[in-house]
Amino acid sequence: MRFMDIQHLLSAKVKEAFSSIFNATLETVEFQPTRKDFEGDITVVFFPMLRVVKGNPQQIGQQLGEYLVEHVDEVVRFNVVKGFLNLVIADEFYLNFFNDIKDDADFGSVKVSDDSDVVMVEYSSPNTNKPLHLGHIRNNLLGYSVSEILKASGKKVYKTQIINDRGIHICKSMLAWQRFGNGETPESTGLKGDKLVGNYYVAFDKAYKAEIEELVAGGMDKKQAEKEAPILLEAQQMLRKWESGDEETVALWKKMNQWVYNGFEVTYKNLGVDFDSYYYESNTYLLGKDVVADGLEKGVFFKKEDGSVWIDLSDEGLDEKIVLRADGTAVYMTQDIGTAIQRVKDHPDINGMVYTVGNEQDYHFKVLFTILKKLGYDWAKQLYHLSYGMVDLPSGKMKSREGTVVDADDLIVEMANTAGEISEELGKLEGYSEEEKQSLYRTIGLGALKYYILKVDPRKRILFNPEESVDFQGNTGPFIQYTYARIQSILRKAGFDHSQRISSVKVHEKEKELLKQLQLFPEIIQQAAANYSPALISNYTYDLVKEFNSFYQNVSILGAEDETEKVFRVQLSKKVGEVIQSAFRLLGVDVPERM
RNA sequence: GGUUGCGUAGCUCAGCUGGAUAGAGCAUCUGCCUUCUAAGCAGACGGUCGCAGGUUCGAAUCCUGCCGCAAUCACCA
Repeated sequence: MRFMDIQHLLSAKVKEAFSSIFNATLETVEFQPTRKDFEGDITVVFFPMLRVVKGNPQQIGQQLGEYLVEHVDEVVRFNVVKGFLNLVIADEFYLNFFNDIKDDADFGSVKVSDDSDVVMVEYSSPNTNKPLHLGHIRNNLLGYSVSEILKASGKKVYKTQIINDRGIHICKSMLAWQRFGNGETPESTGLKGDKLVGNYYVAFDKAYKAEIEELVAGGMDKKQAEKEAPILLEAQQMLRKWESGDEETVALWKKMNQWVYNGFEVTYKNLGVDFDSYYYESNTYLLGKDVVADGLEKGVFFKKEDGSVWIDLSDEGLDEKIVLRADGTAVYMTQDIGTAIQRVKDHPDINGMVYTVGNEQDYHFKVLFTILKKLGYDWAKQLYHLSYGMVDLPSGKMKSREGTVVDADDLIVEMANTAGEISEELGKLEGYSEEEKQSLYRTIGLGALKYYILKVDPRKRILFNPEESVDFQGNTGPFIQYTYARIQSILRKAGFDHSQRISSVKVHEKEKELLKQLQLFPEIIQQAAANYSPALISNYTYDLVKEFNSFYQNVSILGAEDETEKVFRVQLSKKVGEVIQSAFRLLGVDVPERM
């Protein structure tokens, strides 16, 4: 019998018991895991039943318990505490479950089939005028992990991103490079391309501020100065030249964007994230205008006197929103409408999309989804804004222009360095080459960083204090990796055949807890997918690992008295290791053989 | 001001489709390496679950109001 069935079985039996003992009918039966302080594995909450059957709870629980012990093989004992009936489930049930999953390498996940849902997940989507920082890391980790979780839950997933490769912000970097760059290139400076371009974005801002100051000193109003600073006007002029296809401008734009892409590629590779396709804003920013025309005809949109096109969403509790400017040019919303439709054209099998974008754009996506629904696209019902909280520093918001950011590449290196220092101190890596060590440090450092970010509910804001380094002890990635490494160490030492099916063995209390925890894994994956929450996977894995360490420290595995016990314990340890690995794969975290 | 999200131990977080005495980690303190890796285990300390009402046999969880923090409400992205 599979584990999910025990609740169904018990539910039916409890109803049967009520009808047979009390001649009463129950609609539903409520279960929960038994609290640690009481004996038992699964608990029937029968408070609600006291409405149907009047009487002394203790006595009713007693009668119910006796009935279940008598009529259900899996129930061996029970106790009653107030309105709770705690049931002890037979070892055989857990052993059967374990034998079912023992050799299933994909335990927990659902295979994708031809009739699976197909979801496109968009994440990362950076601007090309500056390097990636900690905020982008959160976005990337979330998007990647949610994609993997959705896959494991049985969905087909396309990972994509839209690169904001055009606009005034890129022109600012371009202009500053033209003015102050002296022909610098990534090659000539040895700088990563995204870093180089980012420097010029900062340089622009500096020059811009200086000009404003000068204008204000000359007696100009500050607001006016901000609008009329010559360098800004020139950047705007550059954008117009780009839009008109000016060759020189487009060539510079291509060159500098390519520098940035080369830089991003390195960061993505270091982070371990990937994409199935890329969309570029330079290709999509004109999309959506024909849809607006179409929507006008259908009466979804309306035209104002000045010629601008709007949608009235006040009946949805939202405002009026512009979808096309009076001069006929697109706004951001226009593009997003067009891009969404374009994506479905490119992948006709899509029936849902996930947008991984910070919570500052909650309103935008609410409006976007509503518009797409009103336009009548059936896939519009399956759109989800994976909204996450900002990563802030103790000093406040990160601002690229002001250089107050935690750089993604730097942070990854620092984490690896810290992992290296701790490893050196512990000195458990004799026999490892320098190369193997460096690779391990990266695995651990990244594990610490990724877990640190993913274990938090995406909606919540993260306050990141660079002074207090990310922990490597307790509820952390390295702790879980460490447990995995311990298990591998045992498996290396277990030089005997442990593949046979164990049909009968005394199950230790700690083993039972582990088996119960293993049972939850498939359900946790489904929940994590339904909630788009890697945090659920993180917490589950932590609980599993805590349970394993307690087992490990209190029960001898290779030193088990009995041969069957020894084999079973090795099998169980191996399975726990596999689940740790599977779960961590969903988070994008690697596990080490030693550490 | 309107809307949305958040508010749980000194700090970082779980728990939130209502259930037993609200759980972890960090920090502080006590034990445990001649036995499978001590990045560990066992334990102690620590809480008016923002405040006030309401619904319920039962509320951290659901509803209402208030307070605090954040985001948003642009022909910016």
